[in-house]
Amino acid sequence: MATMHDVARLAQVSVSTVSYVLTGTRPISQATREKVLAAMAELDYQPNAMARGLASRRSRILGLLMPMDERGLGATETAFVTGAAAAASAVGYHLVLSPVGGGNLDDLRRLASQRMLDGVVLMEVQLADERVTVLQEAGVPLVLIGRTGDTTGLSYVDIDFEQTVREAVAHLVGLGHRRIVYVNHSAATLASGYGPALRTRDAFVAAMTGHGLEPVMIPAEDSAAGGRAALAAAFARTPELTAVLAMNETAIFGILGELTGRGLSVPADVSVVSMVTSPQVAELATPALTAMTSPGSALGRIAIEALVRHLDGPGHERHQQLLPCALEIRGSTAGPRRPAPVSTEPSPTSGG
Amino acid sequence: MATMHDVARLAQVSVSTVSYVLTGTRPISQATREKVLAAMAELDYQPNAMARGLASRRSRILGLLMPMDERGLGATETAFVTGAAAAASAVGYHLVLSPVGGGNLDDLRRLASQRMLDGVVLMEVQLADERVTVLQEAGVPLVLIGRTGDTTGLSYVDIDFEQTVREAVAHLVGLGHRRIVYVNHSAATLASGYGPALRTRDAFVAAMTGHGLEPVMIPAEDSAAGGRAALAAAFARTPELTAVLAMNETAIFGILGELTGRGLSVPADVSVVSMVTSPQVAELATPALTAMTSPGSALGRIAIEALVRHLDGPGHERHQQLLPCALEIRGSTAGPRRPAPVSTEPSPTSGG
DNA sequence: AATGATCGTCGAAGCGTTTCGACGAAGCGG
DNA sequence: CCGCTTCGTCGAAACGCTTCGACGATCATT
Repeated sequence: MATMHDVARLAQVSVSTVSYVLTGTRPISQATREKVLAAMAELDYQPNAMARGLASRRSRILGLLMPMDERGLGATETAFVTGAAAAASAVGYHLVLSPVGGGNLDDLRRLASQRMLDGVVLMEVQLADERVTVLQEAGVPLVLIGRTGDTTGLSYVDIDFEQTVREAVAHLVGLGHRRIVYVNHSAATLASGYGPALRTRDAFVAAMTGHGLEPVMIPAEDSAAGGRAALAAAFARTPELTAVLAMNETAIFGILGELTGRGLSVPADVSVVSMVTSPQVAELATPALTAMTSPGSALGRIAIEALVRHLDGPGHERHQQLLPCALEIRGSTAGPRRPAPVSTEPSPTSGG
Repeated sequence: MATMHDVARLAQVSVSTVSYVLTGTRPISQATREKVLAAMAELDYQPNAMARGLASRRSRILGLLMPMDERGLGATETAFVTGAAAAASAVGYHLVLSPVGGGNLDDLRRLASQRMLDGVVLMEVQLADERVTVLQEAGVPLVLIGRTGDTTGLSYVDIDFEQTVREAVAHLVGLGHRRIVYVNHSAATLASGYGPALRTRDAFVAAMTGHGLEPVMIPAEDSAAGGRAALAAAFARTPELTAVLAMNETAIFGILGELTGRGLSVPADVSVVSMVTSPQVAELATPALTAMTSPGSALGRIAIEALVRHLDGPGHERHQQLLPCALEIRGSTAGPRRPAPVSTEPSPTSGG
């Protein structure tokens, strides 16, 4: 393996000159540059990443930190990862995947102090997330996918849950639905402070009351069985429901199964909208699901790009951005069987 | 950030002694060790990964190389990744995720020559895969998930497609099915030398003829539409089919939809077995799919463990291992409506 | 008691870069 | 033609660690 010394010797220049050719830190004459480049080509020289990292105190490695729990990643989270990996590689950085849960903060502290990571993208952020504090204390540049409750001074990219829910509800209301049930993540997930679950809950309440409608939310375990149970609960609570809005990508197939099991057809009897869903998953269902398509890999990409911008030019400060999910109408929504008259005006009670 | 010098000074020993305490390379007396440990604790010392990597010529970073094409990762591939990440982290290595397709071999060569990766796990291996050659030439320790056509001298973990197909066919035959159609990946995928598609094809032919049955294989594009088309083709070719074996995780939902669309019920009219599938996906369908459950994260874990074993003790040579998928019977298989008599003996034509 | 081994520790030489200060050679205004 | 920048290059000092050879001291062996 050739080193800079070898290149320098062959090109008859000093080692530092070779370095300047490579990094562009100082001006180099055209003639010298070409000599050096030729020598590098001849020796098939590749800079040693470790040496470079040690001397420059920049590893060009970014971390993607995700709590890796039992059930693995959903399609949406997977898209974050692949988007981030592609983006990092495109800007000449490496991406290390680190499973660090909320539990082992010491591992995280250790990881952060190893000086191996130039910066970090944190996934699956809770509303109150100690990992953020740890990383900030360690002085590691940080971008979140998701966001904490208080985001002052933090950079993040997240889904615009408010707008997403608003559009989903508007779609259903526009079709004539009035009895809409929202199937969220589990009660435990809500209690743990999982942002998406909480934000969509609030947004749903706001959107529904904005239309003068009663917001009914049912939590569901992340499983097909959980979806079934949730649908049963929904019918118990609101027998006349005509539409379901579901946040829980896993539960939704249980919901569909249970609807079929009850002899109800989608969308003739009940319309279904899937929230924060990948097109691939939406296409799996029969009929294909009308869904709010998550900006999956874009989130990963944007997070990495914001992080790199922050590393390269320290002029840039916080990057805070919300991306809405796009409504993609497929086969699971239609007008209700007996459309009720719906005013597009907010009702008097909500005080538009 | 404290360095080894600081620790050494505080503990009143030499720098090398601190290093020996950390690495255990040479014996250190109990008294000295404690002094050093105390100093490290007091200074909150963390070794600098870059410096360590430069000096020891071991980065403790492993690469996970995957071609990142349009459609992202399926549940099975995602499981490889998470399994590998967890395993790497468990043995004190970092895992970098590198999207390197078959196209940019130069990128791969560059990556391999940077001396940043101690070893590499290669995913999505083709039967003839130039990436393997490149990495071998670069002298990078290598473990495959999947395998090339010629595996001499290579380490790999892969799914035992032969056995998996054999068991799936045996399950269906045991239920009384005789007209079984195998829905594989697309013709293009087959032509590209994608191992799983080719191996399952051959295994299917072997298993069916072993039972004295005619093997019918239909390729399908990786989409719900592809699945629909494939099922139509299957019925055109074998109108009396009673069972479908599907390799294509994406197409299978189209298959199910098309069956329902034709007024056929699963499993009463047609049984369906999904191959190399994650339980999560199998549970999404209604009825839940009888499936050959892929050893997803185990493959990733085993690959990493084999790689690390190879790095730590050079005594270990090739690791070659096949893992079968486990048959998990759910609701999509049953006996055919009019069971045909089936001999468990191989038929005379196949020459048992 | 002399002779090796073995143990525990040290100092110093790397590992392959980046980066800083310096310095000769041009280029330029006056 | 003189002093001043600017340009292009060099040598050397980091960067923070591992590892090698050496060297007393201890301990077992004859």
